[in-house]
Amino acid sequence: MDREGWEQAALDALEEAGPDAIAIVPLAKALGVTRGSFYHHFDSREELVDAAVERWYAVHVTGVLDAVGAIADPRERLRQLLGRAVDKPPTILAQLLASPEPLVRAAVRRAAAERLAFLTRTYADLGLSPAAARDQALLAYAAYLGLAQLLQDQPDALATPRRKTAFAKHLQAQLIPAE
Amino acid sequence: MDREGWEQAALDALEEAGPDAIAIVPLAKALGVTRGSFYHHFDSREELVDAAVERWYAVHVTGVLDAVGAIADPRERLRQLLGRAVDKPPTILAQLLASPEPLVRAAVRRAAAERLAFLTRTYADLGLSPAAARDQALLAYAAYLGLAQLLQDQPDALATPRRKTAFAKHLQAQLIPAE
Amino acid sequence: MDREGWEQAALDALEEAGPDAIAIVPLAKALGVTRGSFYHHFDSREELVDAAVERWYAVHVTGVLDAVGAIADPRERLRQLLGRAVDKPPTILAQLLASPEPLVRAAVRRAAAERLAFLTRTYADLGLSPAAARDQALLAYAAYLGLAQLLQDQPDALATPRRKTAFAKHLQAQLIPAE
Amino acid sequence: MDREGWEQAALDALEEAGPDAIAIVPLAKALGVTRGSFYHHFDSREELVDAAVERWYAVHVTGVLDAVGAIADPRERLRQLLGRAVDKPPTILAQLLASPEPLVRAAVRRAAAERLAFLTRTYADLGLSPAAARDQALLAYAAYLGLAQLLQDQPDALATPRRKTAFAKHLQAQLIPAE
DNA sequence: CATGAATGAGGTTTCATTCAT
DNA sequence: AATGAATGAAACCTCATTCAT
Repeated sequence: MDREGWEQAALDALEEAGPDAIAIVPLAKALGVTRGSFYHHFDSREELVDAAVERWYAVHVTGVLDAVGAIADPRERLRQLLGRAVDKPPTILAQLLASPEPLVRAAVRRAAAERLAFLTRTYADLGLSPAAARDQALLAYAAYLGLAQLLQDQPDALATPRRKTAFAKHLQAQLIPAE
Repeated sequence: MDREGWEQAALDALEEAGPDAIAIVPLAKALGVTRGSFYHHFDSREELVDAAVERWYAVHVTGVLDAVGAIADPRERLRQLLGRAVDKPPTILAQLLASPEPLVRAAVRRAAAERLAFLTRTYADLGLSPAAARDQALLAYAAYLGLAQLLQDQPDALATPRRKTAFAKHLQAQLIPAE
Repeated sequence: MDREGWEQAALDALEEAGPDAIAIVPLAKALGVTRGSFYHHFDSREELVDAAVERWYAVHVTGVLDAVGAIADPRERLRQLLGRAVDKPPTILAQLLASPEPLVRAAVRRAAAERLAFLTRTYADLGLSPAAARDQALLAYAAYLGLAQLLQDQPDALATPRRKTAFAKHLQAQLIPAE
Repeated sequence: MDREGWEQAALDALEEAGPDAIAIVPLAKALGVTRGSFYHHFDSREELVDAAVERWYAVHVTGVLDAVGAIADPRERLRQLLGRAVDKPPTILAQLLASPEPLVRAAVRRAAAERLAFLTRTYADLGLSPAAARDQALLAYAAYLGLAQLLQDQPDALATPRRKTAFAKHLQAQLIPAE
């Protein structure tokens, strides 16, 4: 059991049961080790939370934006991001939003800022005025966030693949300016 | 100190510090009474959480939908609801979304269902097809939820009144079908 | 079991086993209650240590100095204090000297300052110059402190009553100026 | 990192932060090695404490008594010892007095016995009766010990060099019999 | 020689809850 | 109605120690 194992276990617990579930004793039990072992890899629970959040950030924020940012067509960029919202709703993020810990809040804030900036740039690339691009980015990101929450509590809201596809199309029609 | 006092204190704590803050010991300390007093009015913490959530539901879900439902013009209905999202972001709801407690999740789910139904009806009133109305309602409510989260962590995203008004207009333009 | 009981138990443990022995779990076990009970009376271990130290201070510093201060004859005052050093060596003080906790150190320092001032006044009353009074007070208090340590580790250094009396006389002869 | 390094680190930690500071984890961290390394040189914490105390004993007890014992004039012997009390207050000893560990207590006791015997011999050399020599040795050593404690908590008690010299003279006048 | 991983004991603290008064 | 005392569970954290490598 190394640092990464703990980080992943923390993220899994977070996704399933919320921020309070990042608790050393239960995690240790789940991992089949004693709690003392944890302190070999981390100085404190805070350090674990921090590391887990950073791991999430690297994969789901920086990673995704880098990948999508490499796409030339702004419309395709938005299509990818909106499709992701429906196909792989960011349930971890939905839970992170719930955390009262300053460190987590900071990461969530940073993620929002970076994503809003990306969206704003993308909408500007599509010819929107700076103000309109900013507003539209805010709307799109709010929809993304809210959808994550909604789908977490009501996974049956978009239960069938048909509904899913239909809604994805609707999202694109509403949030991607026509050519 | 009566039942209502405890419920209100619970909601206040929730709004300020998240679901974990609904804890009897700290609340009693804040209210200047002993914990024993709490057990006069409630059988358990769960009962308090339940009561507080019901109070929120009555005011912010049923109450608002009743009031807005009394408005004849569907467009005005939507305008009111979207304006509310920007002017009084539902911070309590943002925190409720964070709670791991089944009771709270159920209330949040119920609220979502009722609101989605209301929005779907309203969009149908505007002439959208059943499917389109449902999709559009989902988008609008997701935006509403996400905005609450966003504004909680980044109150400066819409700091100036001008930005606020502009964004409210943008929301209406994007989410209310043209006449 | 009330606050005072805990304070006394803390002082007893301190006297017998040193500052580390002021530990909630073992004390609770000794008192026949659970550790949770402790937190009904105190907010933290620090608060207990603080309260216990204050209790010691009131009895052994303020109390003794008040009583001895009421004696008119300066020589008798010194006789009493030196006698006490031999008869009831301040074992609690010897342990307090060992504590690394800032709060305890502060109390020990305060006690030293108050006692040194008292001794200095007393020696001045006997006609010593200010400088000499101060030096002599320092010597006398150092002897008092050191004796406490010495007798704690070697209770047999003054085992027999005869040795005790003899040494008490010696102390008086050496540390109280001749008439 | 060899045995001696650990012993010295233990003594340094002891002098600075008291007996509880002789802890393998923090020492290892401070020395930049892992705890496993410690168990190469020592079987247990107890062995380290023992070794460190023996090192202190060899230098500060045996060593000093040997050096001072080589001086012919008993008065000069006392002058040296008392001067040391003021110039280099034995802060390690002050901390050792605080330790609850039997091994440490034993060493402290042994040191006291050896030093008291030395002082008693010295006072006898000056012509005091056996009983008087013993009492005077006890007084002198108590003052030495107490001064160490006092100066540790109140380093400003003898802050200026003038005060220091004056008090050293006072000590000699009071504790070394006149010729 | 030393490291890295893990254990287990022991401590502090917070909290929901019970109960006699 | 409310208080004060206490319980027990669960969490965090620090250490001494062991062991395979």
